[in-house]
Amino acid sequence: MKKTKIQILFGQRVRLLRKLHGWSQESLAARCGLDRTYISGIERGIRNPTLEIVLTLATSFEMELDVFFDWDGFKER
Amino acid sequence: MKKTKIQILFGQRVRLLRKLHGWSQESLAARCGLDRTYISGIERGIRNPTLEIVLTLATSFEMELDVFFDWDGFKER
DNA sequence: GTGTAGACTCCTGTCGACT
DNA sequence: AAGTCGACAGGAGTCTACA
Repeated sequence: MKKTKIQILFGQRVRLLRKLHGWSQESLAARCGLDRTYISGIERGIRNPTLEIVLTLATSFEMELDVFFDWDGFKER
Repeated sequence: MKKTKIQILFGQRVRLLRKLHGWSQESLAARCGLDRTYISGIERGIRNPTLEIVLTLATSFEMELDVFFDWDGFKER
């Protein structure tokens, strides 16, 4: 599987936020209505989620998309 | 084709930014390395682009993702 | 310059199972 | 709890063509 930079960063962002909430991948998946193995793939950077999925995840963290993407990792060159 | 709210808003955002730059769909597609008909579908809200595509488009407008999503349309309930 | 349709490849997203 | 695999349906993204 191909890991692009944005996928890796996105995965790190999801994992960080998930841990901040103290949730397991399973409970996050349940909240989002997504599959646990898919969350796993996202956090490992091997998945390229669609806009719908990105919104679903951000919403589950109760964040607007601009806040979700306002993170240092996304701004490195 | 299914139009979700986020797809419609995303399409409006792309169209707005494209016109602000004075570009045609064709020239935007060329800048992004995407297909013109695909840009058309995105602007009409019938496409659900992946994270990679979202980044590609934001980058073509020389915007970070958080700035791209910092738009009133995305914050309506 | 844009909208739309059809056809195509490849990947997204789901699910079960084992580690 | 999390990683990984295999299999699958449906959809993402490309391309040609016409209005």
